[in-house]
Amino acid sequence: MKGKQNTKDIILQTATRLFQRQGYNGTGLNQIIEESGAPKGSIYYHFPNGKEEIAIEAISMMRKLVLEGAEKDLSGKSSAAEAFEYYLDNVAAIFDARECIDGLSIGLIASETAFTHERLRYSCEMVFKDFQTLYAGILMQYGFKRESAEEIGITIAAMIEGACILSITYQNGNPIRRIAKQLSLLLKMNQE
Amino acid sequence: MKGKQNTKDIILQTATRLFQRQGYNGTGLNQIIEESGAPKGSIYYHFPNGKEEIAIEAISMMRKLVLEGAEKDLSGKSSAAEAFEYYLDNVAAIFDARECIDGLSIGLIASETAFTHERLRYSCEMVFKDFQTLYAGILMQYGFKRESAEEIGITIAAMIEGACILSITYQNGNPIRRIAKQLSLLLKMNQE
DNA sequence: GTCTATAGATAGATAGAC
DNA sequence: GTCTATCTATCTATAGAC
Repeated sequence: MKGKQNTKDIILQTATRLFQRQGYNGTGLNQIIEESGAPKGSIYYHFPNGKEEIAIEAISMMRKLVLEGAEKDLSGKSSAAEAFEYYLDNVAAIFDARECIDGLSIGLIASETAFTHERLRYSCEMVFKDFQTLYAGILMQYGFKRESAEEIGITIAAMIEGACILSITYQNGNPIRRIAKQLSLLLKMNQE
Repeated sequence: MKGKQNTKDIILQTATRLFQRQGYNGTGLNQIIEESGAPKGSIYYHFPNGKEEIAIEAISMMRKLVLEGAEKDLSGKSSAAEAFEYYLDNVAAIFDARECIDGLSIGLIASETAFTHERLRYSCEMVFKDFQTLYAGILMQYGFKRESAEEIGITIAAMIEGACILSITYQNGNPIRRIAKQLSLLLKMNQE
């Protein structure tokens, strides 16, 4: 509604970035406050339920960033294969830059919390399902049948998530580019 | 060499399990000691460099477990597609059981430490490359050309890693089974 | 809405006895 | 090889002034 960057938004943006890079357990509230420059006394005012509440909203923000980026890149191409090639090329470039990987993957926070923080696990599960739904919907736009699109949607989600981990570890976007090529083949083959 | 379970091995096995479930930052030395039942004063005797040293050896153990399991399941089938279908079916069953996911994935510890613990990141990078090499080698056993095998090897590593994250989050092995089907198609298509 | 101060717990790590 | 005791740092969270 209002364009102004209020304290809550600043905290949330910083937390989102740190959670993505260091994970939930690796990020302290102190660090979030320090790096955001937000008033130290304000964190429990804006997030009465503490760290877990911040994480839930951060996951929601990651979801938004991924969905927006993907939707934009995946639309208006001449085929599903071309759409995902274009999208993943952009994702790979982000890993090459190595600065900011905001909104790229929730895999870290998902696997960290799956056994230990049920509410966070559930949030991540819902986001992954949104990713699958997005990919399936895109495939249907390019002519895939619903059943086939849903089947491949989860595969695309897994491939991208896994390739993000490899790219983070290798410190470059090459793994993304490699799976992009194979995904393209897969899509051309499945295209009816 | 000796079959006896010494204290160091007990600590290492417990640490490996905990790191896989909770990550590096989510696992404390106290918890490792408590759950292993190892003598509390012995941890810095066996691992003078502390937590990071334990993690490096734990990563090495995860590597061993994955490679052994994969190598066994992937050998002696009649095609690459059949081999990976068999292997991934076994992996999926482990996630259904939800008890022990030892030696299933190093993605969590890799992405947790990529930006913050260079030595651990490097260890994980080497392990991922071993995975790729294993998969490529298996594909060559089933008649793939070297170049093609290496190209697909990294894709398989990414798919499995990503599907493991989805399966951990969803608390069942279905994502693994889904990618197994698509991987099978991909292999049949690439097979010369 | 923001501040300081601090509680209360736990972290990783070290020293020195045995 | 193992033990206890302890140090220091950090963490999440709360209380209460402004």
